[in-house]
Amino acid sequence: MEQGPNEGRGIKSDETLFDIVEHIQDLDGAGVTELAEGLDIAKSTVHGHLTTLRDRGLVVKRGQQYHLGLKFFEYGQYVRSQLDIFQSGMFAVDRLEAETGEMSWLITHQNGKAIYVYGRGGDNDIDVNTILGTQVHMHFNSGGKAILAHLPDEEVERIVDEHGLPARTENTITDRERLYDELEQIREQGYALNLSEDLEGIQAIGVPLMVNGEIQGALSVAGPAHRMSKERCEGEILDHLRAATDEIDLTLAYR
Amino acid sequence: MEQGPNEGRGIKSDETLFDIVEHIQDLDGAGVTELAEGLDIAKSTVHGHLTTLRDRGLVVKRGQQYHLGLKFFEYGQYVRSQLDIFQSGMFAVDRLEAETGEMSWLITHQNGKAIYVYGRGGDNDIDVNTILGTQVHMHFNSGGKAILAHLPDEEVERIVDEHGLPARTENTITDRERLYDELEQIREQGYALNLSEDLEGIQAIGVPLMVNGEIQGALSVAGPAHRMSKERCEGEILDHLRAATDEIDLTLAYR
DNA sequence: GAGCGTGTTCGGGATTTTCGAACGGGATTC
DNA sequence: GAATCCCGTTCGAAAATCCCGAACACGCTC
Repeated sequence: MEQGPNEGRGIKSDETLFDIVEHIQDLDGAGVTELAEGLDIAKSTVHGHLTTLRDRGLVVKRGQQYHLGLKFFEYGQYVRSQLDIFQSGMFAVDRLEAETGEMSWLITHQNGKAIYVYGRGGDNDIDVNTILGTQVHMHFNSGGKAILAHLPDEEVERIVDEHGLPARTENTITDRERLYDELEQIREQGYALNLSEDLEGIQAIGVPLMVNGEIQGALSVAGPAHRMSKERCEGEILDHLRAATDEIDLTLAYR
Repeated sequence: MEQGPNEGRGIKSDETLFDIVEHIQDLDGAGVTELAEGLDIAKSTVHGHLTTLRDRGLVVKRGQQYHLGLKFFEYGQYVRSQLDIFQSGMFAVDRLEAETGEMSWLITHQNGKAIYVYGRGGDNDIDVNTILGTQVHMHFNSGGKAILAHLPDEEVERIVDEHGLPARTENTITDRERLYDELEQIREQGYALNLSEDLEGIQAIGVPLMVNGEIQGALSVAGPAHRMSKERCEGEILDHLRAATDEIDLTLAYR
């Protein structure tokens, strides 16, 4: 049979396996027929994969519906705990939230996307747990921009090539040159702002987390624009962020 | 080729895929050769699977080492947030920790094992995050026993058949009959104790979480024996646990 | 009780996984 | 500084295996 565009070395059956996993996630649980039709593969094929997944605890069957299993949660917790910055970053987020009363985040990056690793809600009523673990574009996220600013130019370019610069609001940076200019400025001032570039009315500030001269992640504080003015961000909140990164540096140095 | 003992319907290639994933986890990151030798399969086969996994963000390559990727964390957070009891259970754990000053947990079960879903450390210095997400036997865990007590007898038997009753300390229940007797008692009194049955010097109390008459999980409070006396567990702490479950019942009823 | 909708099983054909050997690059060693 | 080792990666070919479609079993509704 003919080959796909850039494929040939991967394992096709693994591909369909995770197509199934993701489809179950998209549908919040699904049946065999539903999955087979949605992915356009035979019912028996889907059934085979589900059987293997079930034996391993990666999928559970409730009635006639298959759902993702808590084995994924076990893997996920393991992966998070393996991050160098996790321990100290978590501690920093807890304190940032207490000091500022605003939503605080520990963020890292992988494959050109920013990932929310740990967060606390602040006085907001937003549910931290629906955000936790999600992957977002880096160019409309204060932490993401702080990370981008400390990545090699070629890698930034590669990331933009791969993921593009989609707009979220009318303030989102969608122009390559403007992004590069802002990254330059972020490097100089040591922090990144997000002025309603992701969600209308939400502003944030983020600072990079460096370990041994390499960017490992970012800390950020976010909140409604009326409380998170540019002045407050660059004053009080930046001071807290700087104190937090200093302490993380110290912790990781004496590891 | 000949067939395995009870296999035949699963997908073999999926099986090796997750063998690789688990081996990477066991080794905290590994190279291709290392994995191939450890699992006794060809290097090129391992490489093929890793390529697919990498394309999907499930695995990342740092230097010559492959590590599990944060995509697993994304899946894991999703699975946890899907649990019916998660929202209200998390809230309850936060309050239990504040009220008692002891380590508090939300636990659920899947495939006959207890899983730590959410926890807070209390005044202890134990790291909650290394426990979070792990799966443990139910018979030496206060929450696990509370869950077992409300499962159908046949399922309890199935679970014991599958996972056995391994000892952790000399107080661990390793006898079927003694377990059944204690489960009966737990059903009557409405709570389960753990008196150094898991770790020497650690005691705990757990209560079941029922939704629509079906067991969904448990809440537990644990701490060092000198603070977590049987009297304190069955008095003050049980009161807090009862208040917490009442509130969860209310929340889930008005859903 | 017939009909529809599930999930599940089965066998055979063909795609694809698997293997082993060869390739290329980086570090270490003599 | 060159040769060697060890690693990850690529390649081609044999056959084991995955995939398909049809048939089966089961529960529900009409």
